[in-house]
Amino acid sequence: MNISEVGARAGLPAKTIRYYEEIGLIHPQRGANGYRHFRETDLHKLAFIGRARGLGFSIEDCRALLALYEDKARASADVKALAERHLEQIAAKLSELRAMQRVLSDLVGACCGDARPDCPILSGLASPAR
Amino acid sequence: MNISEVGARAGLPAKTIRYYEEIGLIHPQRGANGYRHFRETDLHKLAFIGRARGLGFSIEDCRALLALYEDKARASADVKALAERHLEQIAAKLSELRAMQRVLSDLVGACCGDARPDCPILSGLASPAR
DNA sequence: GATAAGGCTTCCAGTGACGGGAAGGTCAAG
DNA sequence: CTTGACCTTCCCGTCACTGGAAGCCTTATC
Repeated sequence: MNISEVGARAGLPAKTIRYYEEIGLIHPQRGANGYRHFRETDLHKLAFIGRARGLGFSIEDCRALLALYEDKARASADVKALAERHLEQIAAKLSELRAMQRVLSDLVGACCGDARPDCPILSGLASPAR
Repeated sequence: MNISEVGARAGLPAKTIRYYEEIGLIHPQRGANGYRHFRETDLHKLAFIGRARGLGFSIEDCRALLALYEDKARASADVKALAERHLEQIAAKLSELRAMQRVLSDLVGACCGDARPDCPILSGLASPAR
């Protein structure tokens, strides 16, 4: 199948698939006309990558996950360790965002939001947080 | 004051401050030797930007916030609207991350993580989410 | 057979917000 | 006078794509 079909089936834009080939994540065959030709295994790989990306794994993590996926002698502990590291990053990002949300929603709550210029949000940004 | 001192006081690396000048957020004076010379107002602006960045505002948001900060005839409603849009983005990012966390922690919980190759994490990535 | 539309190719440039590092000028201390 | 710590500009790299240009290939229609 051609790039746009595999893209539609894997839920990825053609541009992204070309990029994944460029960085060596996939290796589609080429037809005599120079077109990429994708087999079912390529489609599966792309869908795998798409789902891993959807869970926030980096491209390099995806590369490692693919390698583990194709290594029939892998230890599930290796996969779990990778996923747990990623979970920690997610948790860190979550708490960072929650802290931002806390501070900013306090500021927004203190701002009456009318035509007057007085604004606790700007004052809060102008002076160090307590 | 020179760039490294203002950087230390505002909590920003010199590189970042040069970048902020390049994109027109600040306009420090120059000495005869070509060195940037920062006044107190520059320091305040940089600290303001640093705090806004710490709350996750984009550079363009910071530019708008700075303009509002310096506009004594601003309406606090404009500031509040900007902050509320940003709060919505934070909330969207939070729910996206929580969804990832949910799915991934389920997968991690199902993986025994030993030396055997069977791995629900890889299986979950290989087949469509239910 | 000509043509037009659409799909495919490569290549180059841009995104956001910096960070690293090179090459070279300046300043303060010893 | 030298050393080392600053400062300057400039250019490249990050991450994961995305947009667009220029040109070839395929398919359908006239």
